[in-house]
Amino acid sequence: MATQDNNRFQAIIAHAKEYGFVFPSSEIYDGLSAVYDYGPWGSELKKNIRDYWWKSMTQLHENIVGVDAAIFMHPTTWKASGHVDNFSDPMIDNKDSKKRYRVDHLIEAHVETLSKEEGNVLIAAMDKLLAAEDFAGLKKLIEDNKIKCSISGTANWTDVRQFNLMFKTEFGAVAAEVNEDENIVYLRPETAQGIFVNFLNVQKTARMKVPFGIAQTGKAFRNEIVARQFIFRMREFEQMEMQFFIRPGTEGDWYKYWKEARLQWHLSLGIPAEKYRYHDHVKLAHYAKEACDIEFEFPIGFKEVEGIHSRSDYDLSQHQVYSKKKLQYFDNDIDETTGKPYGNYVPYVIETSIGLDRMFLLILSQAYDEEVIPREDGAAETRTVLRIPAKLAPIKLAILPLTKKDGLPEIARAIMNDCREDFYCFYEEKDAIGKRYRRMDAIGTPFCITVDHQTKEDQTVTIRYRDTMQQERIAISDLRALVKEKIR
RNA sequence: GCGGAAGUAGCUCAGUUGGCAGAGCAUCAGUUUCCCAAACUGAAGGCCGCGGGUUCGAGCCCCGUUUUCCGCUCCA
Repeated sequence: MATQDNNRFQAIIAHAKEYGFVFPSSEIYDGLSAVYDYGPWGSELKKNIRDYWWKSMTQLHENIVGVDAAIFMHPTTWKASGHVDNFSDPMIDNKDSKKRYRVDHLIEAHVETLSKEEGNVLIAAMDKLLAAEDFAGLKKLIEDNKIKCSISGTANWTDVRQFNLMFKTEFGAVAAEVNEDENIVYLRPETAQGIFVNFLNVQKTARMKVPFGIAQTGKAFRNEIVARQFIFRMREFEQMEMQFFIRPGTEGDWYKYWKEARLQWHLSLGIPAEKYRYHDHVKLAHYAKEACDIEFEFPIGFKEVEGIHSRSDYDLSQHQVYSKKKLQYFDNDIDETTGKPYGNYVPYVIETSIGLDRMFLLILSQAYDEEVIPREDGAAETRTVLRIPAKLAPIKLAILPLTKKDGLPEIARAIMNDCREDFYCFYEEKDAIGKRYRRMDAIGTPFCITVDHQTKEDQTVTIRYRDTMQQERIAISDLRALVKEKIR
């Protein structure tokens, strides 16, 4: 990471805190690692991004509807999805090389060096201990077999520790009497499963026909091993996901469609295309047919903002097995090759999944600018401005009386009352006008109007544009329509 | 998780061999001001990250701890 870019990233983080966008969580108690809170302008910006996504998915697609599923889900959900088994692997660290291994991988690698009989004995012993979650036994097994770290060559191991992706919590106000595991529920590590388990409810009640999509935004929770990089990687974060259900055999076309459509959504915000790239996955999960990330060039380099995955019928099929309920769709459309309806099938799924917090960071990173303005006396000053797309800006219009006398505040207040119902307005009469403009620049307000003495004569105000600092005179009567048009 | 650096006002930082806690900006109350952060007056703002120790006396020295940053490690 270039120092300059890193400085820029630090400046963005400092700016986000200083101007009420993002605060470290529980800061008065020294913070909580990898958890952040959104402040007054941050929560507005985040909401605006969420709304923009939501509208583009639901309101603008007749075949996509939304759900708002609970964060708590039946624990079997996560067995079906694979999260319980795949993401709770015991780990062990070599104290000399600092290398961390999954215990099963470490032992399996050692088995390769043994004879078949010895290997099978060891694997059997390992499986037994893994099933019993006997971590002390696993460590002893590693030590007894003199398994060494391939880097340091030593057998100086830490204790075996559990790596848990999912947060657990206790469900029900009364403690379990016998087995405390009975009351365990997880905080969802992804919102997608809330869509899959509601597949039939939504399809039937909203009378959806394949192909159709279900969209959802909401919080998800993951225990990351290390958590850093500001809001890029958080333990509590918000996803915006859409699962698109399709007829098997059409997944290639739909994958291509959504891959392109999602990039176009990003570009619709006016962000330059060269800041984006696709990253096609080479190593695919066993159920995936195709997968790619949309990456954005953050100050910390190209990083994933959004994923598009062709998930086959894996999730719905898994839920069929675990729930013993049919999750199928009867397709009345005629298959031209047979002349008969396509009939019953488990739909395939194309998933688009974008991190709302990452999108927020993307907008902030793209918007943040320290503009150098040459002054008349030859010196230069710096203007810190957030060039947030107008439709996403927390405050759309600042209404500023040039002075706080001569009836100007009264006129400004009247304009405020006229506009605030339609978009977020901000009134301020303190300090010199230039200072107020710059404060608005710092939080990304795209438009400021100033009420001056001429306003009293001809009912016009100056509108000042954030990005260019240009001003023009417009009639008060045209103001509301002008701003509404610019924030569409 | 390991190693390094840092933590003083809201922000950026100064603080002398260990001797009264400081500046600029920001904030607040006024005055001034007809368009881009820089006018004037005043006020408020601090467990010097936290806990021990040394000392007559610690922001400063020692130990521990915590948070952040940087590098490594891990990451479906």
